[in-house]
Amino acid sequence: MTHSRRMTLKDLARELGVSTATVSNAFNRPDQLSPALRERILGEASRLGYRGPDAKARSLRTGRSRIIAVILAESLTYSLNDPVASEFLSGVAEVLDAQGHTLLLLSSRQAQGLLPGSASMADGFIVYGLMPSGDLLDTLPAQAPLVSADFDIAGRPSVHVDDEPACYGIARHALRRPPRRPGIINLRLTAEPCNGRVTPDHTLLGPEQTITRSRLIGFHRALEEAGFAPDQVPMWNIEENTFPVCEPVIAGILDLPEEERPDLLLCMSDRIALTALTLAERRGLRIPEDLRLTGFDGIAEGQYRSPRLTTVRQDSTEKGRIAARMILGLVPAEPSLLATELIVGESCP
Amino acid sequence: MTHSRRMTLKDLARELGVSTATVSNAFNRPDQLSPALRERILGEASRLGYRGPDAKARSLRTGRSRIIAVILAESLTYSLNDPVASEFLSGVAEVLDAQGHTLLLLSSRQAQGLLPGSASMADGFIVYGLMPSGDLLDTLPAQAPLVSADFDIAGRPSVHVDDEPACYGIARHALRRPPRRPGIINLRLTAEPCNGRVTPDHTLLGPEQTITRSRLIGFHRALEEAGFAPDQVPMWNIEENTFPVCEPVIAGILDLPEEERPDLLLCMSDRIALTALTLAERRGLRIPEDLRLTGFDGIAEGQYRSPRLTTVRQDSTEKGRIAARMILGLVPAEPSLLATELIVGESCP
DNA sequence: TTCGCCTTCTGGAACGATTCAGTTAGCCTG
DNA sequence: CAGGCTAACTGAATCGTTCCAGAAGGCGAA
Repeated sequence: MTHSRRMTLKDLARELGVSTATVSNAFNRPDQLSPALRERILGEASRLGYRGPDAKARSLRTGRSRIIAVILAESLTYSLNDPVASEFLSGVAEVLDAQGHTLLLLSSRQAQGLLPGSASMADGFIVYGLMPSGDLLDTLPAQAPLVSADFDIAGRPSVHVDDEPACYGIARHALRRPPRRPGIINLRLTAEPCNGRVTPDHTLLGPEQTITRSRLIGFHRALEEAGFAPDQVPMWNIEENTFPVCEPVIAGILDLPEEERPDLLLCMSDRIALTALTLAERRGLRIPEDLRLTGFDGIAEGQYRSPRLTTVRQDSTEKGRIAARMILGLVPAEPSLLATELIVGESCP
Repeated sequence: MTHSRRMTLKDLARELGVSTATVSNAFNRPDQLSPALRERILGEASRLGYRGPDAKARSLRTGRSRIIAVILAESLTYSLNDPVASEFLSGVAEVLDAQGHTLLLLSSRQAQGLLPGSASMADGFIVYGLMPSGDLLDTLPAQAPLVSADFDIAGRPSVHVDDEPACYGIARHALRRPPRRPGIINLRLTAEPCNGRVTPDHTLLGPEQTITRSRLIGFHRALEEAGFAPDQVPMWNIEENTFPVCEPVIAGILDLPEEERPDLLLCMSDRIALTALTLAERRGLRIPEDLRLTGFDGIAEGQYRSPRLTTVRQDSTEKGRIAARMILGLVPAEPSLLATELIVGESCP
């Protein structure tokens, strides 16, 4: 009974005078041995401080670890501070937790497609947010299930929101009362990283930004229908969905001379719209009289705020739940498209 | 070259006519074999699609998994949507990532102290947010390093913020201009779950709520110094740091008849204070003339908002970084106390 | 009685790596 | 040229389980 080494299943078996197989069954397959013996084994185990079969050994033997990895396109720091990504993760976590699985968080290391070795322990992978490089996919165990969220990987299931119609819808709503000067604030939509004013030439490039590209196409379709030439509508780009990055770009927009300043801003995220809301208020602009604002995502902060944000609610939590269920095989792993909902707040009635 | 089974290190060794030890060294100890042979092994490995040593087998053999688990007191869903917990996690993730470790997220299942089996694979544990039950500590591998954040576990290192002086400081600041009717909104500080008005009898109970208890003591000390009898100052309690839970409680406070309504609210979190801010604005109350508000935490939303929130900034990200460094042994694992900073915004100048 | 069939338990071979104690071969030194 | 030393590589034990094939014993049916 020395504490020099951890107690193992084998030790326990020897102590009890039964085989390791039986002890293993006591923990994993109650129907494979008599209740009395099982009772005795479990009792002795807790008496001797045996904490149950070792997870490392079990996962080697069975080939399964009960760990699901979520690969985040951005750094973990960024993703964890982004409310939309956090909501997604919480949906994933909810399902995994209920099923006795655990969540491993990985970030695709600055696009090098390098994952730490322990990543390969996972039984399945959920890729969130951005197309991973081919290298990254090569790193993953070939036969492991994989589900992507917010974009497609050829031949793999994915879970999406239908961004284009959602953005068409909210823009249409905003344009019912015609603005004098509409403007668009994109989220990471240029080929080269860029914070500030962009022309149509800069955007729509690169194969990777599919979500935000769909959003822009939706905006443009509604603008065109409303009689605006999309390529005449001024656009700005923001690289990162955080307040500090949004602030200077939006300040630049709001400080334009009045005859150039937009009176309607279609924003690709709630964070962007909320930053615009704050900066406009600080400048004494009236919302929605002087400036109307729309967002995208439907995060809580946007609704617990005065004025409430007009936005498109996407249920990121549900997106996470579905991705997790697909990975665990609880629902068929086939492309899934989630509904969105237009929320009309006071920021753009 | 059939794909029926994954390629193993042994297969690769046979293919190359070298021993498994040598192949292992090629991957783990470059100095143990000639560069030429290493080159040949690595080349052949990638040619044959061998993805490197299997993490499960390695972790069994070496006893280490390069996985660090964070145990969150609340459900993962709640924690991931709480900006303070998210910031903490992002600090942890940042350090782990840089050191080639990965982050496993666990929640202490509704206080049952039950962890999924895979939890025991972790090399170390960071406990965040609430005292875990003794059962939970028993579940953990006995010799695994453990660091707690925001509270102490006997004999284990921890990382803290000094809540009492911080709250004393912000309350003192607020009380420099004497309020007519100060009030306090607690965060989860009653023995029984409760949303709404509480008396001093209800609070300060139970051994577990140490953070918020320290905060209240700080508030009380400042109030006493300012000539208020702490037990005469009305208090409300909020069970969960989310908008939907805050809203009705705060609405109840703001809808009190004017002669009972507080004109200064000391809140234990920024979320609470921000909800109060929004609801006050909707009721046409002027901030800070009719109502002054202070928060706690220093989350981004509080500063990118007009009026800016007066609050105490605690660097949760740094707290996470330190916890992670302790677990990895990069800094000595000894109790650590972080500084806080008073931020004076327009909500309580 | 004998045969077959459960139920209950056992022995031992995997799982895929790491690592320790050698073994060779080559080189330097005196 | 003997002796010692180092660099480069190998063989086999080991990590702690799971699970397959089979053995032992009891029981009912023919």
